[in-house]
This record gives sequence, C-alpha cells and structure tokens, in this order.
Amino acid sequence: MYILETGLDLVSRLGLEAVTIGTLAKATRMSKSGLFAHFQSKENLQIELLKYAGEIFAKDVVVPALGVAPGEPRVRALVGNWINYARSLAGGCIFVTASTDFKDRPGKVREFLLSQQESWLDCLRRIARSAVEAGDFRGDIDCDQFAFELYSLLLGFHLYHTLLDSAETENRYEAALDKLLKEYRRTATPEPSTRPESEILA
Amino acid sequence: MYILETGLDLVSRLGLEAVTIGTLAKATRMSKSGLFAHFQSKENLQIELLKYAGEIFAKDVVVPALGVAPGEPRVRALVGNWINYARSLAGGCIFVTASTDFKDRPGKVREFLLSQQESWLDCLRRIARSAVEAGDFRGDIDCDQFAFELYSLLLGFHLYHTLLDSAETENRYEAALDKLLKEYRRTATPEPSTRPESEILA
DNA sequence: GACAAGCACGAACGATCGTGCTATTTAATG
DNA sequence: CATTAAATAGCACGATCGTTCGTGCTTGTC
Repeated sequence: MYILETGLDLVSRLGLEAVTIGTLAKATRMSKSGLFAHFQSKENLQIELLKYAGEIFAKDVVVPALGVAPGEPRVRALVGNWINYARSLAGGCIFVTASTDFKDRPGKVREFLLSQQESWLDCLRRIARSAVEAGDFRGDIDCDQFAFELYSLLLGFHLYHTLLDSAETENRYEAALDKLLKEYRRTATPEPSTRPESEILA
Repeated sequence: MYILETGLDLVSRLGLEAVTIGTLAKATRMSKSGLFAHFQSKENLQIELLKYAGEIFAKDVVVPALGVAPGEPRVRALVGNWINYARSLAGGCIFVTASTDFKDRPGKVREFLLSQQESWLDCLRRIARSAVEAGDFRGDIDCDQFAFELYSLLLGFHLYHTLLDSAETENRYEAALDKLLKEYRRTATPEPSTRPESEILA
C-alpha cells in the first residue's frame, strides 16, 4: 500500500502521533476525506501503520535471519538486518520512535505496539536459545538477560545514529556487539563455575 | 517556576512537541494568553523547558555524584542518580523523550537539545576518565566507548521501564551494569594485551 | 492619590485538527 | 454499453493550534 509506505516515512521521522490526516494526505497528494475513507479513524490508521511496519520488519529483519545457520551467525544476521532496516528509514526504527510516543498514551495503539515489542523481545530470546542449542552460546546463560543487553545496544546505536550521527557510532556499536557476543560465547570465559559476580561494594 | 515544573511532567509523558500552550495552560489553571506572555513563542517555551530540565538534572544527578569519591563509586552514584531521576518523572527522562521527538525537527530546540546530550556524554566520559585516574578502571580503556555502552544500558532500562514495566527490569539492568563495570575494572581481565577481539567470521 | 510596571485575562485571528456527510469520478462486471 | 461497486473529492462541523491585541487588576513609588 502506497499510503502506508508514505506514512511510515513520516512515522519514523516525526513520530506516530505526529502523522496527521492532513499531512499524510498532502504527502500522498490525496484529499483529506479521500484518505480518511481508507481508515475509519486516526487510531485505526496508526494501528494499520504499525501492522504494515511489522510486516516489513518481519520480511526484512527476522525472516532472512532465520535462513542463516543457528548460533552466532544467526544472531549477527539478525542485528545486522536490524541496523540496515533502521538505516533504511529516514528517522530510524518505527517501533523505537512509536514506543517513546505511546508509552503514556493508553489505548488500542499502545496495546498493539506493546504486543509487537514483546514479540520482538521473544524473537531475541529464541535466537539466543537456538545459539545455545547450536553450541555457540554457553548453556547457563539467561536468554532474557541477553535480549535486554542486545536490545540496549541497538537502542544506543539508534540514539547515536538519529541524533548525534557521529562517524564513530558504527565502530562503537560493533565493538560493543563483539564484546557482548564474546561474553556469551561458549569458549569465552574459562568456566566461571556457578558463582555470580555481584559482590562488589563500590 | 511552577509552570515549568508542570510542563516537565507533560514533556516526560507525552513528549516535548505535544506540550501545547492550551494543555499547559489548563494544567496550570491559567489562560492561554496569560501563560503565553511568559514565553514569547512555543519554541521559546520548549527551550525553557529543556533548560529547566537541565538544571534539575545537574542538581539531582550530576552534582551529587561529583561529591562521591572518584572511581567506580562515582560511576555507580551517577547512574544510580540517573535511574532515580528517570523514575521520579511520570514518563521517564525528559531528554530521552525529547531526543526521539526532535531528532528530525531542525531548529533551535533541536540544537539546544543536542548540546545538552553532548554534555551528558561528556560527563560520562569525564567520570570514566576519573575512574581511570583513581585506579579503578584500566588505563587502556576508551572512555567514549564506555560512555556509549553505559548510556545504552540506561536507554535499555528506560524503554523497559516506561513501556514494558516488568518486575525483572531492575535486575536485568543491574546485572548488566555489574558486568560492564567488571569488564572495565582494572583487575577484571588478566591483561588482554593489545590484540583486539574482532577477527570472527560468524 | 496619581502613576507606571508587571501580570493575568477574554476575545478573536487564521490555520489545522479529526471526522462526518454528499457528490463525483473511476474501475469492474454484467 | 449500462450498471454497479469502490475510490476519491468537496464541503462543512466543532475543537484546538499558536499568536496578537486590548484591558483590567495588583503592587510599589513618588
């Protein structure tokens, strides 16, 4: 759909709430009422935009990664696709932008967005688990913890990329990713036994 | 200023662009024109809000940390204050919210916000450097890299906290922070010599 | 008690918001 | 072709947007 395609550009740049019927109509060279007829409310339009963004995300980020051998290669493929996807949009990832926008706007949009974020985190978890099963990651790792740390890195890259746009951004992200993967790798540490590492006093 | 105080709550929840003259007037029980007279434009109001947020941030987050002994204690104090500050606002950190909002809205607001983010990253760098000088961190670390990784963690915590609000969020963040500090600590690794760790094929 | 200064106010402006109705055009189907 | 269904446009609505203007209250100074 051409309308949604155009809308996603606006969402990524200005936020989900800022995509107004009027501006989207102007961007698609349609009349307000003509465009409005496609959706029956602004809320519906927002959900449709998220749905479409989810399809693109699945097609460009998740599915290709599932075609790669499980383990670290698949993890790297997934986040590599994510970076490319985020860069392909003028204002970065739609879901990051929309999340900030709707974190405190209760309603169907927020609920839908939340379910999408949950399934993204679930995707990260699954891929970590498959890396364990493939023997690339240690067996004693916490996949939820891995998802949090990996997603944090992506969010860091995202902010740097969209706001600061330094030439070093990519290098910093890659270096951090390498260290993260090394830490979860099976041969990374010489067996830390079972003792946790949180008895520091600071 | 009571107006700015009220405004910051709206900013943190709905975003900097969504703070409208009308809604802020209603929230402060003033007339639109009466409130508008204090600032001379919406752009000015937005900058004033950021300025005020910066003062609070300095007072509650940065300055107290500078009173703590340099090194890991100071780093922990800084990020601890950040977490508390982010939690004290209904919608999380003003600058994270505003950054997403204004990353693609050129103008004075964006420029001012950008300078604030730069100085925050500079603060992280300085504190890392002071930790090196105090002997807590290794001497060969890249302070910019540390700032990126630490800020990424905070952003991860922020998204989890504002959107998902799982009970595990805090634990995941703390565990990741512990690992990050351990990695940069002087006694963390048994000397990794000078060889970088980026010759994987994946 | 006159006077100026600083606030806050109500009313109004043109523009845009989301959303309905009613035509008119376009495309598909007989 | 004629008919029908779908897509788009025109127009208008009440509300809100940022902004301007004129006016009335305080408050303190002379």
